[in-house]
Amino acid sequence: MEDSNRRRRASRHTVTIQDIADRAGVSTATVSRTLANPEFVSVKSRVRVLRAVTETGYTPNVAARNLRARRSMKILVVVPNLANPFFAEVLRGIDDELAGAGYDMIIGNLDNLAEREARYVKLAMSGQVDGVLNLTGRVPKGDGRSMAELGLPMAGICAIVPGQNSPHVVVNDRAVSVSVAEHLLGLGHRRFGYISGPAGNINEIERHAGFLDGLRAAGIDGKAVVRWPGAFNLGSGIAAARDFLRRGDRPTAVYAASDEMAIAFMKTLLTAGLEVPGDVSIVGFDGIEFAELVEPTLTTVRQPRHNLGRMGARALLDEIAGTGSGARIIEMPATLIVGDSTAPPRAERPSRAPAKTAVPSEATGGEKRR
Amino acid sequence: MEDSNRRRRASRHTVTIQDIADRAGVSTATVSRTLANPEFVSVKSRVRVLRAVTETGYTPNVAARNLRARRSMKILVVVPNLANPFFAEVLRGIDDELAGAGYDMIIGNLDNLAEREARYVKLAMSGQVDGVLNLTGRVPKGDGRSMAELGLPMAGICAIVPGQNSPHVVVNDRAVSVSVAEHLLGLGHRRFGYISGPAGNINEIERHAGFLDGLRAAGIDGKAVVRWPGAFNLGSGIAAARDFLRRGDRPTAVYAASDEMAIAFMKTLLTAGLEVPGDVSIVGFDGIEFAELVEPTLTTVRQPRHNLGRMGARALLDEIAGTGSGARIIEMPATLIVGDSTAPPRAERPSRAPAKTAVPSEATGGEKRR
DNA sequence: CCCTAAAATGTAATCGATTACAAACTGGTC
DNA sequence: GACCAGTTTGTAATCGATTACATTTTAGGG
Repeated sequence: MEDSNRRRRASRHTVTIQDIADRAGVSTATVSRTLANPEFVSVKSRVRVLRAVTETGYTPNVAARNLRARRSMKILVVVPNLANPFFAEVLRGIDDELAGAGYDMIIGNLDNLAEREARYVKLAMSGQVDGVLNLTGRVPKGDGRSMAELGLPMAGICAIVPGQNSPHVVVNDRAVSVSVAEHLLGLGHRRFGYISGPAGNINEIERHAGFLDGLRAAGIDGKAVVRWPGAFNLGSGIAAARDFLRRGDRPTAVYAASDEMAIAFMKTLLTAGLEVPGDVSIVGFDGIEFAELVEPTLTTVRQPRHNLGRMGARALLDEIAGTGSGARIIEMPATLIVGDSTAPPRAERPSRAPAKTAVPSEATGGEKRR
Repeated sequence: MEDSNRRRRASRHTVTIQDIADRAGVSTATVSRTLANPEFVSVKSRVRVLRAVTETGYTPNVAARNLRARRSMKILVVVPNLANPFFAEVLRGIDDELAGAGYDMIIGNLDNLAEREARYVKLAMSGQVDGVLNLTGRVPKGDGRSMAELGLPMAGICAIVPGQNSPHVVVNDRAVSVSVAEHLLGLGHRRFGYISGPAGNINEIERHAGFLDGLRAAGIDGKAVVRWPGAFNLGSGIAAARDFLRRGDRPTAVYAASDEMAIAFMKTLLTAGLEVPGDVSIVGFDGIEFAELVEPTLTTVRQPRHNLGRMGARALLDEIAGTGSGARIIEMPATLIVGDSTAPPRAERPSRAPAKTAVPSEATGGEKRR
């Protein structure tokens, strides 16, 4: 009976280092050394230990090892919305880099809900991860505690969180948004709309500011730009389109702060019988793969998604290793990709540039798709 | 100097249960009890402990707790391809369910590369997760060891892995693929193409078999169906389209085993100047959000993505709790959603059904989009 | 055969919690 | 004041590894 009990518990993860030690007739220390530093172990014990290991199928309990070593070999990745294909690709980049260093990813998906942050602050507090990669553009907090005050190595991707003493890997949202404005102005547009990200979001603020900066340089008042609230998701694009259709004074060009919003906006207009780019020109942001697959293909700002992830992960690994330099900003290039969703407005003549031509800016040169 | 050393190490996660015990003038046992079972602790010690906890900001080290409890409160989710929006949504469902039970997700992304399986077999072996959710339709293996022989609680989502003694949450790929065939036959199509999933993939096999079954019932030989190899991704759709364009004997209707392939296939044909559904009707599989956003909207098989995730996670939690029933199959409904990408072939007259009408089958009734 | 340095091994502390068990304390009753 | 039952608390083992330090073994030289 006692034996059957033991066997039941054995079903999971029973062979321990002690079992191997007994089997091989050595101490646990020798077993551990054989596995970690075989050069310090005599050939004789080495083979005995190794045989015991293969015979039993022993695998060290990593949880125990990590407790001893005060590390977990796990990274918490806090992501605003897992369903957004932009982030999915960034995650792939992160994972590629982490895998090389032996780290695994725990995904902290917020689903765009700030109240979910607390769960991951708790996770980070309790010593279950060695570092945090933050893709949210804000400092996650909860239970009165902020993730910043944990003293855990962190790195930010996609957005610079002000006042954070940690590296950030970003694109220059503002500068490339100026290029967007210049591109649309160059096509001859004069009445603009903007579909925003969530209020307070840093990327949103920068993209909006850059767009208005660009327009202002051409003498267009920011107040004249129609602004639809959004949350980077498909629903926001649809809602913006519904309002657009109700209006008398329709903009001829709309900049959406994400591709998902741009695509949903465009589709809703097309379904309503409008033409793109004939009636409206549309520009997105992110450069997700589907931007090239919609009809017409979307003009968008392409971010180096995979590399944002890789570089962010690398920066975090440096912080963990202690070789990082704390706060610093790594800027990756973003590129305006001109698709078929932008053209001169129907009534007017193009003022400078012909349709479908990239407008380079000092920050990021435009580039023809393909 | 000793003190400065202590302080340096303190930077991360220093305050331990012993510190609290000292501060409150009680033993570690009392601290632990205060936090877990306060009813067994006198009010006097309780307040002293609690005060010490708030003063120091103590958080229990979960790694240590888990070592003692022989669990990790983490689930490994093995996913074929994180960038596929279908899986992203399943993951959200999984996370919603796991969160309620206090579990966190470690993502095992294979990027469609079988050689990456070994990494996660190792992870699962080493006692770092309490269970595995497998979305891959096969048993991950590596280093000569298969994930099945680990004795870890497992559950499969999306595909039934033969011979596995674990629950599986799936849709009936085969039955709904018969409906796809019936829908296309009903529109009058007689020449068909099929873009497949990866060779050997179970979903692929079932979808292909169901499609051919449906065609065979109408007297169409499976050998007459053009079959393009694919891997569920965008590239496969493009490749298939390139071959399609080269052919003389073009099918009039193409069934793609995933939406991504269908969308890429469609876009490539449109770009080449063909009309959809005028020249070719196209059907996808999965029901990702972008299927509704492409032009024309895609006819596709909608899977209950979020619920597949939820139910799979729930089944796994049952297995972990010991209340599961081992092998069993939970079938969720899949629905053929008729979009604008299917219509009667141009030359022929429709034989039975008019265009854009759902063809119900005994397995899954068709349903008009919206 | 002894001595010494180098090599190999073992002992036991440690990581930070939980918990069985024993011990100490409390209050009430006679 | 003794006794008992019920509370409360502390001691120490435990989870499964790693590793500093001590100890033993080995090899080689004289």
